[in-house]
Amino acid sequence: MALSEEELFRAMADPTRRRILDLLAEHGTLSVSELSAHFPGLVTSGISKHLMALRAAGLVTATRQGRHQLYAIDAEAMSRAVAPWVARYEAYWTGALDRLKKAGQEE
Amino acid sequence: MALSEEELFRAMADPTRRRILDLLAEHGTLSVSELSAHFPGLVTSGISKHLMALRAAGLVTATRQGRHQLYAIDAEAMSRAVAPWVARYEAYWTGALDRLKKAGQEE
DNA sequence: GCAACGTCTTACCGTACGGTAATGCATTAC
DNA sequence: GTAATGCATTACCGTACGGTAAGACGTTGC
Repeated sequence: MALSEEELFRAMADPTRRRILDLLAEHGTLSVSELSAHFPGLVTSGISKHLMALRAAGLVTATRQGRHQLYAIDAEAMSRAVAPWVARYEAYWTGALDRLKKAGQEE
Repeated sequence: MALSEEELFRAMADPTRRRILDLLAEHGTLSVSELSAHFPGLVTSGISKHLMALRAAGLVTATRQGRHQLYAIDAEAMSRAVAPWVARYEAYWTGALDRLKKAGQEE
């Protein structure tokens, strides 16, 4: 469940998967067919494949409910994976801003 | 220079490109050959290709100095692209935590 | 029981992408 | 001038990946 940076960015690389995560973030929990309804250009099995990938990467969790499979974002795992990366670059950004100001261009 | 979310995540998808960005974040400015030295398993032209990709995506800037090409992170463009995405999911994470604390099932 | 449904799985196909090798093009060194 | 350096570009190759189609599997409903 480590959800390495590698897995995170590989999972986020595809626009369909990002859209799925957005939908899950918005609705909290959705079944495969509900998600599928938001992708008219794609077949259900394709969505299922993406979900399996997200699940393998550890970004989402799945709970069976009858014949439906309910997916939701694993918020904890995701934030754990994102946080260090954001922190690393935030440090750089502020540093870069300082350097810019020092360099003579103040805004 | 918009650096869409799509371009951002496509650029971040490759581990070599992420490593390049890390190195640039750490050293501020590096030439192609200096960067290349950090990738013993790769040929220089490969690094150059990755740099061109990062440049096309708008994550780095390049300035020629003699026969060296100096690359640096375009911190402003990068933070502009990352910020909305981080904000969107940060909102979700805190929301998810609240929902967890409530532990209520009405929704 | 059986049929419909929801999802997963397994081929399979096309394409996009990371990698190398070779060449070209400036710029610096001699 | 010529040679060497640093980088970009092009062509090419292998593979990984997103997509579909078809079938398997469990579940619900009759």
